[in-house]
Amino acid sequence: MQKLTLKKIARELDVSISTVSKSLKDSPEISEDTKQKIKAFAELYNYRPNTIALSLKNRKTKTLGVIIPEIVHHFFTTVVSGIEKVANEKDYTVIIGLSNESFEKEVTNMEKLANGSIDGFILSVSRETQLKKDYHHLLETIDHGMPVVLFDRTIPEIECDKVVVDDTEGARNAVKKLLALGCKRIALITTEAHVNVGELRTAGYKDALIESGIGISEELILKLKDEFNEEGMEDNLNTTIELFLRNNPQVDGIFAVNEKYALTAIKAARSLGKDIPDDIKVIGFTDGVLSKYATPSLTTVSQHGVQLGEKAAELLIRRLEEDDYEPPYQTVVVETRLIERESTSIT
Amino acid sequence: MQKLTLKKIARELDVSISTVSKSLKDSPEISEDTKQKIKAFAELYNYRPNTIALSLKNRKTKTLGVIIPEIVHHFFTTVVSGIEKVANEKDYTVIIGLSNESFEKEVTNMEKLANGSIDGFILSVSRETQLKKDYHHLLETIDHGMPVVLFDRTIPEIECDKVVVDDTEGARNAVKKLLALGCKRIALITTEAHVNVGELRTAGYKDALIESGIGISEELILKLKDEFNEEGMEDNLNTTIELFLRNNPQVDGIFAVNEKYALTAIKAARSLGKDIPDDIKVIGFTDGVLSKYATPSLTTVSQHGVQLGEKAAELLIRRLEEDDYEPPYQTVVVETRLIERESTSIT
DNA sequence: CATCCTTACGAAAACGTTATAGTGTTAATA
DNA sequence: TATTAACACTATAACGTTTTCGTAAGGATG
Repeated sequence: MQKLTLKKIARELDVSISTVSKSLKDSPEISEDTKQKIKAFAELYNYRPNTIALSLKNRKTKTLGVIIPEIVHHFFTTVVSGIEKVANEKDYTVIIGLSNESFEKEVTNMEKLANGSIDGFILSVSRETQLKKDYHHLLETIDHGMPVVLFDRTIPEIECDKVVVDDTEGARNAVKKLLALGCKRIALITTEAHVNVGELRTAGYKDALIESGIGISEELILKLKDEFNEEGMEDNLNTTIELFLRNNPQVDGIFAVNEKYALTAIKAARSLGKDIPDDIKVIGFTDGVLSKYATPSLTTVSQHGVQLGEKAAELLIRRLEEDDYEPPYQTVVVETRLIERESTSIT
Repeated sequence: MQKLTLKKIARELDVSISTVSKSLKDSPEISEDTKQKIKAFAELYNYRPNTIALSLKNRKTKTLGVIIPEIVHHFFTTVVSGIEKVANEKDYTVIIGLSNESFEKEVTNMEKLANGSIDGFILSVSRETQLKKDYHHLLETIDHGMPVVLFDRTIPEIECDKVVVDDTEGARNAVKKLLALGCKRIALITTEAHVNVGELRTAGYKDALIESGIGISEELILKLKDEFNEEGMEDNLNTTIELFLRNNPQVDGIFAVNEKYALTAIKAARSLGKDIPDDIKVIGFTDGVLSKYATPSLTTVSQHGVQLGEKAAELLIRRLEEDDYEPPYQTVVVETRLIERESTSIT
């Protein structure tokens, strides 16, 4: 009832292990008769080579390590599903590690997987890592010759393949859309500066306003603390945004760097008697389930997470399989797309 | 720059591999001097034993295989995060396989992982598997001595550990709540019969109505086809539900077996001029992000996915580590909880 | 001084593969 | 008839560990 091995087949059929191995690989060294006999036996008892033994022998695991900050998160799961798709096509397995936005967990997870379990990493760094700016674990793994592909939350200082969304451009387009719809005073709801993507989206917001000649009013920019993202902090988030809108009654457009902020802003605006989209038009970044099902449904900058994951897996696998020549590192930019919904419709 | 191994350390320090191995394990067989020297060297060059080699030697991978039907799905990610949490605590790694609701992918994924990569499975069967009722892959793995823990979508015929949500009871409570709020004609929006959990929730709905003496009206039960869950089928879902509500204008309460159906029902009801919760009160199953952020926010039966995942991992790991004595299979039921929100508030 | 016990290490097997290098038998060649 | 080639296998090493067993050197014992 235990797993069948070459050795057991060999013993059973009274041949050597080599003969069994070669037969199953259809080697010409073995006579047709013997091959048939062995193949039939293996087939009958459903022989499958032991993956671990193969990994040890080949020094390749055909496994990708994926480390993400969170799994209960629409965007990241979207990326994972893209990774899984191409990994599966190319006969790779994926191991998932969660950092839970913690630097330490990110490091231990990487160290654990780097000891032979995987051939390469695909990862998006934790918030804490971005804050600490401690990248030794990444540098070391790359240094040991293990390929790393960074996605979404990348790090300029680290040299490796990267797949990113064009955050700045996406934000710029979103704000330009608001401008085109006639908004004059557009607020930005963003995160604290240390979050890479938050910064980029903020830059896009500013770009658009400067380009249009309107210029930036710092009082229209609300930077929300990370703590507000934690479980049970919804009330604080609510009141902060509401206060902000109350202090800036002239706001007629809002660009938020994520869904949650955007929807909270809509709720706050409504409680202040504003109508969405008539009085204030809103666009969020990240196209998740919320945007689609909210009332009013939310116009968003879609990040195409699946594509992003696919691209990341492709880059990694290509690098793993073409180990003779070393292509230069590349950064793939996945375009964003503005998905227009009710929160920006003109009535 | 390549990975350090025992052999390399041995060569470098001119001792045998055994000595190195024993020193690092602090064996009393080796003199203090030698141990210190070797440990210092290993520390300096950051030696870490190769996981694959250990797996092969110990015939244990300390890895759990998790197979779920979908990853871009709030409930499943919630479960995975619970699994990951306890796996990590107990020093296990998790490999994720996605079946994408396909029987074939479920089978190939399992076969691939079963060949040495993992020590046991935690899985929720795909819709197609439930439909086909072909469980040979599960039976075979269990037969080969590999522990399997089924969760959420379980199979009565299969003997193994299971972790489930009390679907029937949760549904019963939800419907009783609607009754307590004064609803007289409560509709059920559910899936086709072959989906296990849909069936159980339907049973709970019926139970509650029978208990209350109201009885069941088949015309108040809407069974939605699986196809409606696919991408781009939102319109069909919408119109079907709207038609249903139009045909049953007397409905004053709705119980839906998932968030999406509940929210779509709310939208449809509103477009028919009904107010939620004044005219119709709505409760959904599954507490996801949508419920919380919808307007009106949705009262739901929360499934406590994290707990479910934790429990599943605990069961599996216990079985893996206590391989001498074999505890009987158990089915753990995780209680649901009704989370009341705006869709059932009395104004 | 031969025997015995420590001490401190090394050799070897094993986990399950694959690939390279033999090896024995038979048949073909010069 | 001696040499060689082809055939059909087997032995072995290797991947990186751990662990059991073996052993050389040195000191204690009778």
